[in-house]
Amino acid sequence: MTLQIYNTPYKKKHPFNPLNGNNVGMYVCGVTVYDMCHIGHARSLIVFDVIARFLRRKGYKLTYVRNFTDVDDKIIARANSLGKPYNEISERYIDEFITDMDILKVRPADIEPKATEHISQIIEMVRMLEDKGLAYAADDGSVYFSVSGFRGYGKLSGRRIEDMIAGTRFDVEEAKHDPLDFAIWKRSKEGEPSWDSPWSKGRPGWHIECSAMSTHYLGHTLDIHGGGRDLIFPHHENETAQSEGAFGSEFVRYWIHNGFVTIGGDKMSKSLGNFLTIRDLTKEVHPEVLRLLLLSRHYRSPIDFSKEAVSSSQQALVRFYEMLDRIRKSPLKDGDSVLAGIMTAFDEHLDEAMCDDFNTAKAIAHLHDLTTRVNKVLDDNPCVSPEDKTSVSKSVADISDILGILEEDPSPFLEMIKRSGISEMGLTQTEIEKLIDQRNAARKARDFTKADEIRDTLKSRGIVLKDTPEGTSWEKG
RNA sequence: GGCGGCAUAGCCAAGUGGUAAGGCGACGGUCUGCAAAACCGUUAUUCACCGGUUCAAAUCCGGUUGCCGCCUCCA
Repeated sequence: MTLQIYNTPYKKKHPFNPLNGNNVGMYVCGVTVYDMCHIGHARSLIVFDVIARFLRRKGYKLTYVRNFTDVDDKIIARANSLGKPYNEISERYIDEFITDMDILKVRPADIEPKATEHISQIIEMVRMLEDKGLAYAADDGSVYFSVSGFRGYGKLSGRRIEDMIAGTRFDVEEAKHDPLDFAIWKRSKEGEPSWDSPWSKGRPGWHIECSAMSTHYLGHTLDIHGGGRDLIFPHHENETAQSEGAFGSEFVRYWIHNGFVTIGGDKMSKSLGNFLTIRDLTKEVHPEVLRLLLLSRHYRSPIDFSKEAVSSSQQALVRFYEMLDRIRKSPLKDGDSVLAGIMTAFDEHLDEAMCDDFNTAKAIAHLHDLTTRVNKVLDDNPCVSPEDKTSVSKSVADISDILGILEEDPSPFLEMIKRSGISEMGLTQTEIEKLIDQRNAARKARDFTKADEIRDTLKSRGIVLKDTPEGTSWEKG
């Protein structure tokens, strides 16, 4: 199956053809490390994690680069407000980021460069742009990129220069020749972090670091460049202008942008105060539930975050794990495989879905379908062959490898889910089990009135019972 | 003001020219002492609205309405 990727500037899916055979270079804009990451960040990180995982599965030799912006106005502002050096802030939040990625099972990128460790590449690029007449040093020692000198500005975001000028809403800094020009080197004020440069003691502009680091590690043309939708303009537009301006070659072959996480339909943001951090959320919600939730919509669509969405994803995940648990516990028998056909079809469907612009929503639908089919087979005949167990674990390993879910051992996972939160219901496990014993004694004595009474009592406190041939089990309702 | 995106059942959601995936919920059934779980069946003659193109449109084009985003830092 050929991989098709939706390319932002063309607004269409195209077959994926890397520049250098099997080698693929992918650069994704990471985070600015001045605060804890929220689930909007989580979505982007998880989406590109899955894309990286899938590209590798397809046999591409991937070099995945994801940066840290570790010097910037927000970091400086944060540091000043706390009276700390800026790098104490950036280092702390890099550590927090790594912890979050660990929790979310987002695999590390191959290279995770920091802007502050690539100042020389940045300065070199600014110099190249200046030499080519695409940048100019202003009197104050800052250097600006000259948008009017670069043909093709606006091609990524689909904007025309004239429209943008008409729409300028903000006061233009006096040092700029043109309102659209943007700083690629900013002179630092007293007390701000700075590096020596031919122009001033200063620091990189926002966009230049990504141009410098991506091309430094992946060459002048990247196969894939990704990030959140909000980065299309101006960040990626400006990156393109700088990189193509400096090197004279195509900067990016495939632009991939993920949609937002919204809350009540609005974009999550600091100013609206409606953001949820990964750390807080994963205290309550299993990381796989969060992954499943964030992957259950196509990566380009917005996804609205809510308690209901979380519980529905948890319900789905539990359904998958229960099916796996059944398989694991089902007795062995000799004879033909009864699941081989189902699993083969699933493997094909999974590949097909992922090849269609990383359609994880469709992949998950196939997983639901698989669950129904397997449950049906087990309903008809609870015994499976050793071969069946193997083929199921192989397909599950594929799912885990691509989506990063179903990596837990089913029984302990299900136990953990059903235990979580029972103390808030004012119950202990011992109490529940004691009541179950009483009920089963009543059932044995055929005192169903009493048995049902006990069951109803538990139900009213949020515990649902399940009678099976192996005994009575319970879970949160 | 400029630019862009989205609108699919009660809810979530896939589907970009060939006659509406999947999940949740609801209802009916099998199973069960009764339930729960699982499975089976039913649940959109129709894809915001109005026109157009086509043998054929949720899918393409034009218009209308509504929601969202970007244009300032943003995943």
